[in-house]
Amino acid sequence: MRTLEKATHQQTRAYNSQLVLRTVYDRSTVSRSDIARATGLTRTSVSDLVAELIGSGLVEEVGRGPSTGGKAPILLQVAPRAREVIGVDLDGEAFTGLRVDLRGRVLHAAERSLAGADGRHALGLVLDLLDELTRSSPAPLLGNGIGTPGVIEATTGTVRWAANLDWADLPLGRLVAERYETPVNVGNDSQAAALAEYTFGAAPRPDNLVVVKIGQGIGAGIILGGRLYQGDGFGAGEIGHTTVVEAGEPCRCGGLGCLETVASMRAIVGRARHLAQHHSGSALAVDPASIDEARVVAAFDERDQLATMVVEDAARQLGRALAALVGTLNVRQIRIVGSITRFGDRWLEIVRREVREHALSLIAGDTVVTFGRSGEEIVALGAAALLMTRELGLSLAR
Amino acid sequence: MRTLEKATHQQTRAYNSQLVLRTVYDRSTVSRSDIARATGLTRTSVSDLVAELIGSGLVEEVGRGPSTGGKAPILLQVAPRAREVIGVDLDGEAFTGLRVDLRGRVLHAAERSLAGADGRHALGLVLDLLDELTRSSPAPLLGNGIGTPGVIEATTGTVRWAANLDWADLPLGRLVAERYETPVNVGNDSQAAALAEYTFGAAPRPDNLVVVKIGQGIGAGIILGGRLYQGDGFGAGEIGHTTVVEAGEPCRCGGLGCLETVASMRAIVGRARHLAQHHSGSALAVDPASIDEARVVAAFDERDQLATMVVEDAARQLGRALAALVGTLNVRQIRIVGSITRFGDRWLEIVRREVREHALSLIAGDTVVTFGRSGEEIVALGAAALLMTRELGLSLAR
DNA sequence: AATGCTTGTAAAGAGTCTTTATAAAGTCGC
DNA sequence: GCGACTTTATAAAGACTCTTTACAAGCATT
Repeated sequence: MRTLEKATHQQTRAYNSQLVLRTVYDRSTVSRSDIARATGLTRTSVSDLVAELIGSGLVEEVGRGPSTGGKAPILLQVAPRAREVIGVDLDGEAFTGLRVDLRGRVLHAAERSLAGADGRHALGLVLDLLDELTRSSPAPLLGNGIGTPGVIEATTGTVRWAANLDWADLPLGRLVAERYETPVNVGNDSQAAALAEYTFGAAPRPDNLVVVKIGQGIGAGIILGGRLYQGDGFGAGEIGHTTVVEAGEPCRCGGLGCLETVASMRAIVGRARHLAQHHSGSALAVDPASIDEARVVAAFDERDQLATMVVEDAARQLGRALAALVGTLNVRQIRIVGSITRFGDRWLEIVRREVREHALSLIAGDTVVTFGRSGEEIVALGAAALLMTRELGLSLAR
Repeated sequence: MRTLEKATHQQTRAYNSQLVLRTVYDRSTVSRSDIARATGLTRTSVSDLVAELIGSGLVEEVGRGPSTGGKAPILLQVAPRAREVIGVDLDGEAFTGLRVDLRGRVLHAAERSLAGADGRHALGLVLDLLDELTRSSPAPLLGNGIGTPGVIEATTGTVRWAANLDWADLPLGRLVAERYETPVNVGNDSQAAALAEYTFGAAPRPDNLVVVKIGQGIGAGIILGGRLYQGDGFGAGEIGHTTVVEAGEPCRCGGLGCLETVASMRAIVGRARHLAQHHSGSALAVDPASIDEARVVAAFDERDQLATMVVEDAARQLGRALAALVGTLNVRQIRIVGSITRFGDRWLEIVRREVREHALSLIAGDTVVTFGRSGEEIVALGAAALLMTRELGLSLAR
């Protein structure tokens, strides 16, 4: 049940302040007059709001711009080092953490290898990682953002379920908040990736965006109307655990035949290992234990028949799942991130074709499926973006 | 690209005015003081806003309530006959239209049989139907709401594609607006049904709600955060045309093996007709031409083996599609409307089971799949609700 | 009847946006 | 180079709308 709140002057002010900040952020450098034109606010109001933002250190003046027939404008920008944010990615194999500025530029990076640590030990590693990143920061720290696979209760920062870490109902957000006494935001890794793509990706930003992250697992982050949509139980985008094969292979979620078991990087490598034994002609006909991501990617690039079959089959399954998603949400922009992108355009073309062929053509015809910004750090960046969004209202609508 | 707008005092006022109106609407009768408590606004502000609403005729005083130890409150209600709205449903076989009050109570109903009319003739029928409904109205008419299958461009009221009517890019909204000089809203039928369910359904309203309408076709209306979500091309919820069977039967959308071709009422009847010829033992082993909806429903209720097989198979396919939807959106409330509900709880139980088994249990466990409010008029009601929402802001959040 | 509580309104105050006016700093034409 | 015009930025006054404070009306309890 949603509770509706009254509108107040303070909200109006806060909203317009965010609007101005976001305008400065989006356009890199602008004058007060530019902001007034872009937002529809009067120059007077903009001046007032900008003064406040300068006072808080978030915005700064950076010289004069060229005149267009009158007084030369004073250019403004978001002070890049005004605030710093820590973002960490609790991926299955290693925890990576970044300290970034408000533009998402990495100021410090750190990593902790998980190496089979159990749940309790893993928590220690997270805190250790945060310690290092916090210590290294001389600037005002806005807070800590954490992205992790699994279902997260975003309001309290509780990890309801994380397959790779063996965590269940862990109040991670509370623990971190108490330790560092700064705002904390815990979110799902795919959702974080979506926000990174949205926040640090190229302008103009679309209304709606779905980012599908495919590596060991499969998950999506859904941005609707400029906001991260999390669903009633914060589990929106968990497309990896929809059954796509009847009585298929067991999945780490406990189900059978989930999309993850056929279309994830883990599934592809597993399937290649399994089938290679019976395909003497393939480049993958080697010791199964030696078959890994890189090897399958290489074989696929060399157009090895077995690799092609396995990878293309995975692409087809994914494409069908995305077709369902496109039909449901009619989202024009879909971006794929994660290690699966290593299979490149040949893989992507198959996904695109399947989406086209399996969704209503009127809808699928408008849909653009592309690779998103690459980079291992996308989840950590997104976790930072999530926090920035919450604390500053950067990049997202009210 | 979303354009962000500034916040103004007028918006604050308009929002609070809607908030008050909605509060009165939701609680049937309330005092100004009640509203102040419910909204957080001061009694002074509420008095002011209520005076305005009374001035516009939307709200009226209806005597005094019981005292709780002080002055007895003056009770307010939304003046039921303050405005009337016309809603029509351009269903494949007959057009039905309603004139309703702000509570969704039907004041006048009318119908036009399509009976094989072509696209141009069909448009004439719509206008004729609207003529009758408009003429019959003595009260101020808020506008016309139209719900139709297909993909609708809601901003302009243009029907981009409607399979049953053979319409493509028809500017229906403009035509109707010019003729009656009142606001018009054209929307997809499933989306309208969702809004009817949300607006006229029992309070408290959930944050998110998906209404799946299954009759001749299959479509969903998606309400997220209290608002109808329509997607980038207004086609959100078109789940009926996602491929679920490879190289399946042709669909009226031009595709093959769409969900509609296996799980809709049309598909069930068609399949029963087809299979009945080879099942001499079945209650459906009659002249195929005589097999219709009622007959299949009756056979299913009698636990006829053939009917059971066909209907259960359809339920399973639907359940899997809904599992994908649940996994994607993590929506807790799913309501099913349309003629398919005639198959009752036996059908529903299978759908529920498939949803549970084919989506991540952590998410599916919270999901409640039920039948929505029954009634043929749900689309017409929803079309009216869509208009009310647009014009008065009733029932929906900003 | 006195007291106290709740409801509703009126008057004054406060926050924030807009309008109008003005100063500063530039371009352009002559 | 100078005046006219533009554009930018700020200041002062005005307008809108919410809140605070005060008060009258109406009802219950004692």
